Amino acid sequence: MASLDLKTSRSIPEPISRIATLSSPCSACSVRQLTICAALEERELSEISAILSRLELEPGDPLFFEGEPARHLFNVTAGAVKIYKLLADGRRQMTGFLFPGDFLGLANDETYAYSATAITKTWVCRFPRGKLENLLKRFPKMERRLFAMASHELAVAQEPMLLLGRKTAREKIASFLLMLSGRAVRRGQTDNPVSVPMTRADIGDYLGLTTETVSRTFTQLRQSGMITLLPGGKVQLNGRDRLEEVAEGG
Amino acid sequence: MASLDLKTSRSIPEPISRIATLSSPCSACSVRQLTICAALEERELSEISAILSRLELEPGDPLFFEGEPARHLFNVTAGAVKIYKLLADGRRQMTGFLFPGDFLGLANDETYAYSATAITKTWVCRFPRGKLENLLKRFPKMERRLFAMASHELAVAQEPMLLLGRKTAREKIASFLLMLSGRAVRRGQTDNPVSVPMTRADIGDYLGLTTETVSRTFTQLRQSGMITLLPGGKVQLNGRDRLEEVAEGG
DNA sequence: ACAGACATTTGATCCAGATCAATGCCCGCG
DNA sequence: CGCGGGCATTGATCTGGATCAAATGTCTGT
Repeated sequence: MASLDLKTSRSIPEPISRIATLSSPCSACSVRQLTICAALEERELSEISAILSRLELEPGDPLFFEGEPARHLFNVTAGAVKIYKLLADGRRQMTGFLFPGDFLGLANDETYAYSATAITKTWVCRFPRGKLENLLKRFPKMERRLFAMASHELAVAQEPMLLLGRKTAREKIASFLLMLSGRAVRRGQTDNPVSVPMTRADIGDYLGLTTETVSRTFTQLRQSGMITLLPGGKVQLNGRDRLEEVAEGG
Repeated sequence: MASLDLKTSRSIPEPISRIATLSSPCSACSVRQLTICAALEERELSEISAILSRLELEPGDPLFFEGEPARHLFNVTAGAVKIYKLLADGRRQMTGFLFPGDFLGLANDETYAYSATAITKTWVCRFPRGKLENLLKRFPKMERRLFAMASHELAVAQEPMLLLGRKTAREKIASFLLMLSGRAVRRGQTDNPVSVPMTRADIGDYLGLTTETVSRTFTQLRQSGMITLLPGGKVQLNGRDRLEEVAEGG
């Protein structure tokens, strides 16, 4: 089974990805306020900096696979990452898309609960699990921060279920675009021509739809004037309120 | 809109639920090992005990509603609780079922992200948020425990998405029964005639199916000999391996 | 024991989205 | 500049589960 091969054979020692040569200091990090490194003192930052590696990933590069020993935590600083689970027969459920400021790799039972792959050219900070845990013990402020982020994640983890279980294709796509837009705002990027870096198939695997249905629904929204498809994977939202109405079943 | 009325008007001061009169000591708690109170010393237990209320809930009693200020955390000690979100038009997405040892109410932005209702007669321990946070600051061990539980929850939060997005009705029901069974084992209850305390409608709202389809699928699994429906909401699994095959698309 | 309110089951029909099948588009590369 | 390989779009058809409808089962309280 192809999926199994993927999982077991393709571990990543240090493959296509390269350790970034220029190690820009954390103090200059543009997403620091959003993530685990927020609100740290100079001294703490330098200790963090000492244990992390900065990786540069090409589109399609894996970060890790479901079931592998969870040796690292990651923090996305630029680009986009998809996380997903596979069924035995190859069906794929995308479980999330991650953008700058998001972290991934939390797992308490020693192995990753999902696979992660870069969608675009992506930069991440990689923390060895053990070393990070030691740091956390010494910096309770940071542990508290990580806990707060985890409980926030947990609270919003329900959202995608609402999307999947009870919405029509039209509602799903509208909600999805609004979600991308909302997240772009939160990290200080432009929210309106919203960037949609993933493929139609990826979106389908996230929303529980086929590629064809995703495509048709985009077309339908375009024809009714609610969105405009721009080159380079950008989508312009013509009237957020109308889309919101659609998203809720209007 | 009925759903809005629900949310705004029906707060719970101390409604149908009553504060349990007999305050059995935490040291005798049967689910302590499973939850946030695990691995605490006698002294810490008594401090915890001092800030919590033990509530007894009847089937249908609300614990809280989505959007309310999140003033409490809860720990289920007996019974079963359902948590869910509503769409504006009344469609409901069940986002989880909670059993003894599970906790709920984590929310970092001050309001609950979902509603919670007792399914059966249920006992919970209720912790005032602020007081609990103070305790956590003084007992790092406990905070660490809560963090570990949260990151575990986060890691498994992806599972339901796999259920919803990419499985057929048959696969969903089979997976659901296996999940209930697995969770029963983990808290030391009998796993085979598995207890299914929720209604067909609740199950449907969890799996993204209608009541009718849930019922039909149960019938179908019964007719093919894989399960036996016992009185009192119990389901006997005849051959876990066969069910597992079905759950994965066999 | 009985009435009433729900929950469950079963049947008949319908439709949103899946599936099967082409075609078009775009970009990187020899 | 033309070729090849993904991705996206569009069309035709099929189907799993929704919807509509009704009968049956099962608790609860009196």
